[in-house]
Amino acid sequence: MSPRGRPRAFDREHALTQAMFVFWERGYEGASLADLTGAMGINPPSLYAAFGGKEALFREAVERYGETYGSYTPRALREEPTARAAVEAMLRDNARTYVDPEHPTGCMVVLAATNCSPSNRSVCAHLKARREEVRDLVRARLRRGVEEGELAETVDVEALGAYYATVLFGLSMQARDGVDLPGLTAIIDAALLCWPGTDREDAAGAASEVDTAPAASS
Amino acid sequence: MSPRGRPRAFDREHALTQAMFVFWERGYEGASLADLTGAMGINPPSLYAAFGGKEALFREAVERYGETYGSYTPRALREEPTARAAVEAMLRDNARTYVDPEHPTGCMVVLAATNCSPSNRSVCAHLKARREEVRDLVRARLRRGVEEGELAETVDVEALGAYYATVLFGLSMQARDGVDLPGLTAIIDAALLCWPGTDREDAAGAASEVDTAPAASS
DNA sequence: CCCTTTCTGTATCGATGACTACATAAAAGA
DNA sequence: TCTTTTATGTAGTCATCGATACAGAAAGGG
Repeated sequence: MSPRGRPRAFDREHALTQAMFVFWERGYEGASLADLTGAMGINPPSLYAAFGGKEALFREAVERYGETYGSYTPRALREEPTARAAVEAMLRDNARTYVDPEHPTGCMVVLAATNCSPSNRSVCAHLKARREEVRDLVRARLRRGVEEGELAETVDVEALGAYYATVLFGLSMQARDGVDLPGLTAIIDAALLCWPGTDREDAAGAASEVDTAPAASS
Repeated sequence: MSPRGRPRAFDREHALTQAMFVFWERGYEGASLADLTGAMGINPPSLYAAFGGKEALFREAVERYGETYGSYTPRALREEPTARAAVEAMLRDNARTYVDPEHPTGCMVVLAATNCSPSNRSVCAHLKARREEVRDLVRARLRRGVEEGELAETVDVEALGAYYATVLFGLSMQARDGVDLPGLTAIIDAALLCWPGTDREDAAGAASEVDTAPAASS
């Protein structure tokens, strides 16, 4: 069964996890090979043999992040019964993760490569694409909410989805700046007051007309 | 009048502005001395003689940013007549700046140093402190709104201030990801729906009790 | 004029960046 | 056992990082 040759002397999965933590905390450019190999407990040749290079390792680390700490967003948007519950769970579950002292704060996808050196543009583009996925997932869930009658057809799904993505991204920055879970929770409480279904007598902006039909009626 | 010695052969202010643009686009670590000197049109010794070093140059660039493109936040919070108008102007003025094609997108204070390599921790801390200033300014303006009777005393000023700071930070990420001004405006429209003073019949979260007294009545 | 002072361009410095050549070690297949 | 294959550790590669030594140029003071 063993695929020939000398067997690998380290746990690839564990090493990848350690690399993920380093990238998460220091960002792509801020994480040096010495940092990575030190945390992974291996030497550079082992890293290159097992992962291909720094950028390939980073992409795998991002993927691993998406399967673990970053999985709350798609999970919430997929499994929660209503759009409202989905968005709320997305925000609260992520906030809880952002401040978990067991690992770096905030979201790796938001914080690990915000500004691109020209040589690493592909890395930035990769994370940007993952952020676009979040926007699209939120919008798709809101669209489903409209189709199922939870949200009025007049709701501006594009804007509302971008709005909650914005809040999510901003929470990463707040967590990185040291805001604790009660602080993040209070921010989320405020952000959820924008949910359509709030009667507004004084209409300040003419943006989104809001009104909900009960979800049970359809 | 001339202070002795050979006069400087370049415009210090202009060079600083160019350095600001480079830091703004690439971040602190992503901006190399070659990038900086190239954009500033000078050689390394001139940079060191005039500014002291990379970090000192960065701090001056941040200060310059605060006096120019970053001045909308304190301006809005200081000059607008109501807390509501102040927060709205803060968001809209910044959004317009974030997508101005004349310069890099988003906010330099948010994007230039989100993740710190251990050697540059002081740089990250510096920007973090500037972001805290924003949070504090927003909160102070909300507090004033309460004092002046614009906002009910039951409004959670801490949470609401942190919330609008979160939206502001998130807008930088959105702008950096390519969202245009109409897109940012739609996000802001949605974010402003949380402003206290919205009658809510179905109370989803029990977080902040909201009710406003008309500003004119006091 | 010479001296002092400050700035400028060239040509580096040592340190560190990502990455790899090479000899050796440890396994499977013959 | 011998060969093949793959992984490992040492010790490097070259490029670039931020930062400077140094000599010459351009000003004022005497």
